[in-house]
Amino acid sequence: MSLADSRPGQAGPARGRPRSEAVERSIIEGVMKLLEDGVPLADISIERVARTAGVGKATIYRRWSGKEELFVDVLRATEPPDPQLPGISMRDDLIALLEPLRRRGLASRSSVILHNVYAQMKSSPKVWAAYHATVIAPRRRTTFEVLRRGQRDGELRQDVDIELLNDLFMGPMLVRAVLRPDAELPEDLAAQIVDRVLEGLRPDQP
Amino acid sequence: MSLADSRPGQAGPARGRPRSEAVERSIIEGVMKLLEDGVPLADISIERVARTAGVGKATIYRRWSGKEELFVDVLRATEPPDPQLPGISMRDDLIALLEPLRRRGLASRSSVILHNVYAQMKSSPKVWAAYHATVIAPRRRTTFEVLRRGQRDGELRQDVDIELLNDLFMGPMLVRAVLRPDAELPEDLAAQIVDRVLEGLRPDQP
Amino acid sequence: MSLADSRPGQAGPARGRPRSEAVERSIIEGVMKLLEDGVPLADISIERVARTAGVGKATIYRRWSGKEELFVDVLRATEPPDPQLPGISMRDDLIALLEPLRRRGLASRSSVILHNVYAQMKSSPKVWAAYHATVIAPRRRTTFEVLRRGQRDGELRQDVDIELLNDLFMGPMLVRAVLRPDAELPEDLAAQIVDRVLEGLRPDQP
Amino acid sequence: MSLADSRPGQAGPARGRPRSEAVERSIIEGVMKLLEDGVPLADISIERVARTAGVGKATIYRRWSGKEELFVDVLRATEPPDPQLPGISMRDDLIALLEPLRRRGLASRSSVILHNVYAQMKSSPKVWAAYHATVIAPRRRTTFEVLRRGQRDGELRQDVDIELLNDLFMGPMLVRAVLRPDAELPEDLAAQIVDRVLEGLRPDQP
DNA sequence: GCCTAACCGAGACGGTACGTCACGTCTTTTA
DNA sequence: TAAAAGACGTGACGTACCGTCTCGGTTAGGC
Repeated sequence: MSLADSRPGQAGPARGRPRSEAVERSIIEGVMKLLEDGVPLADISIERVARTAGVGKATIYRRWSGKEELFVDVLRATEPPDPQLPGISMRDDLIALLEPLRRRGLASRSSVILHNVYAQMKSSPKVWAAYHATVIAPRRRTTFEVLRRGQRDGELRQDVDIELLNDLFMGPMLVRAVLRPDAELPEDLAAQIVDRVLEGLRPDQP
Repeated sequence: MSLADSRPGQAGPARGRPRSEAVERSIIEGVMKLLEDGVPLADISIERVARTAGVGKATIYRRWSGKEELFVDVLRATEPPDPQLPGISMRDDLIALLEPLRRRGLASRSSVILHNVYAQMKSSPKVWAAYHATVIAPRRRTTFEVLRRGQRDGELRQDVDIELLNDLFMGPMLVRAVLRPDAELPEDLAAQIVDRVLEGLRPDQP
Repeated sequence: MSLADSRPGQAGPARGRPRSEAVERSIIEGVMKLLEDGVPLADISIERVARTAGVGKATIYRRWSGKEELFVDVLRATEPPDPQLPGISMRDDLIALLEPLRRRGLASRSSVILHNVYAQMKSSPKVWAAYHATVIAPRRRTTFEVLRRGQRDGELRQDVDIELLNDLFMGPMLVRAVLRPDAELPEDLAAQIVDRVLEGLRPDQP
Repeated sequence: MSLADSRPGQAGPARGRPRSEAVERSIIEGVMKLLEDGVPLADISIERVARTAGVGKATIYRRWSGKEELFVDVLRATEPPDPQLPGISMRDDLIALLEPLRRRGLASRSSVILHNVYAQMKSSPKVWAAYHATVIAPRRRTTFEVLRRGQRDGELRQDVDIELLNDLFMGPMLVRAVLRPDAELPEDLAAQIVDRVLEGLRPDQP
């Protein structure tokens, strides 16, 4: 699951001293602490992480191949768990999918981590791909399923472009996260977005 | 206008040898060349920019206080000029506002620069603020004006949240730029977005 | 002994990887090679020493705090070993003390190093003090002892100023090294000096 | 006389604005001021000299080809005037020749300049040659003449090596200046040296 | 009383070296 | 064998000077 399992290829039972999971946690916690303390991402070096976590540099490199790989796991650790979909109506499911994004925009911890690490990660295609595949894509797929179910159940017109619709839902959240990080996020923002987009898309409309 | 004007405080007539504009251009061109050549942003050091542009390091630091400030000006240099609004209908104006974003997503030059520098820049609040103030905010204001004019002219319902509407227009473009940089951008994407959002928002509708 | 031992303060057993003595030697050898090759002292930068020795700059700065400190150790490495005093007569001991100075004036290797580094070093009081304490002063003390022994043994008048005598012995060697580096140094120069100075100082003379 | 006359080769009468002698003086004074203020020689850059003297860099380079050439003129400016020789006895003339050296060792201004610049200069053979030719050699020649006159007038034995004798006179002064800059210089030091060396060299002695 | 060449101050310019820091790898000791 | 420690070669950082080169502005003759 985590990226931190790059033990050199071998099958047999682990030999020698086993890796300490506590060490692994303390490294990730160390990075988070630094980010929360307002240390700019660019100032977070492997060397500093090692000092903060009270760990040798080699111990970090044994687990991750570089800063970016480490940050992917840090970002994952802040990822809210996949939301439980009520499954009653399409509208409520869509809101349930959007709500965690809004909530994360509020939490200072997640927020500061997101805004920094996220941006950083993007400059490394490989790392971005890993994050996209395990975090972004699954959510996209879930949204697609919800929308298709809505079409099947008569809650959504058949002729709309599912992809564009998805982007219309996610867009405002992203705009606020990326372009206007200080924007206020009203409690019913997810509902506002969903209702505004769905307006005029009900099957009984022209 | 540019960030590259940090001459030490004084008012009188310029003393000493004036700064060469040609040098300024060749530095920015140098960064662009590196980005186009596929050099990862993280590998673009001031030292390398200086070598590429055939320029001393001090000449760069004389103009920009660091890598990020330089990149703001690079990003600005790729910014498409403010679009000419037809001014006939709100719909056409909105499309005219969105179209350059789509087009930039296509152009390899702008694209590669955007996708990297943009992300990088975000980690520096000060730099981001500068970019936001001179590039993002003005566009936002223009969109607001267009939408308000639409309400005045009866093209748009009075009760809609202008801010949310703006985010719905920009959102899909941003989603594709940030989350799915490889997405295809159909020629009529701007029109699709505008029409989809405006559907059901005409004043004569419920 | 050497100046290159500035490990950060601690007493316990050395932790971490120990410093390589081979590296230390190759740095000093590198400087000597440059000097022998006729590179002017002013053109010998730490950066160049590092390149020549195939060593990182930090590896040099880990051992010496700057160019001057490094040069002290280089100078020390060229220092001829303390001469063995015959111990038979004062005259022969004095000649034995002077002879290495003459010889060094001849050797091209030592000479070129001496003439440059020596001068350079003097501009840093701290560094000069270190060199004086470990190289110059001990020799001075030895000469004093020899002269006092001479007085005790009746080879030298009791009323002469030991200090001035010492300077009279060393002076001509220094004049030739500092003011006339191209002067010829006849084989019996040491004997000439000693005899000339001692003339008229034997106790049985007025 | 000074090194500061390197006007580009031309024969005719000076055209254009003539160089300001005041500027020349203020540059040399500036260097002296820095040295007296205890600024280490290595920290005295042309740029700093220019700032101190309130002068453009080019104005300095127009006169001297580099730091060392400038320092030669600074050193010359501190040189005590050639001593007046009494011309009565060889002994008194020799003392008169040595006395200025002792006196300079005492003066803080000359001393600090000497001890630094002198050392520095030696690393540039060309510059050293210039200084040697105009300052050191003439003095040496004068001493030779005095000694030869002494031989002619029966004050000195015929068989002594004039050159070695000269070095024996100068040596102690140099030893104290170069090796023991803090040494005390008794008022009668010159006489002590001369008398000690001449002892036993009078023609009526064996 | 102009003209013009060289001066002057200031400071930009392409460079090089500074001393520091982080990179990712490599020893070393200890557990 | 893992772990902490820290040395290692590499190379970027941002600063300071190098010696050269424009700038606008002065300051002398020579006409």
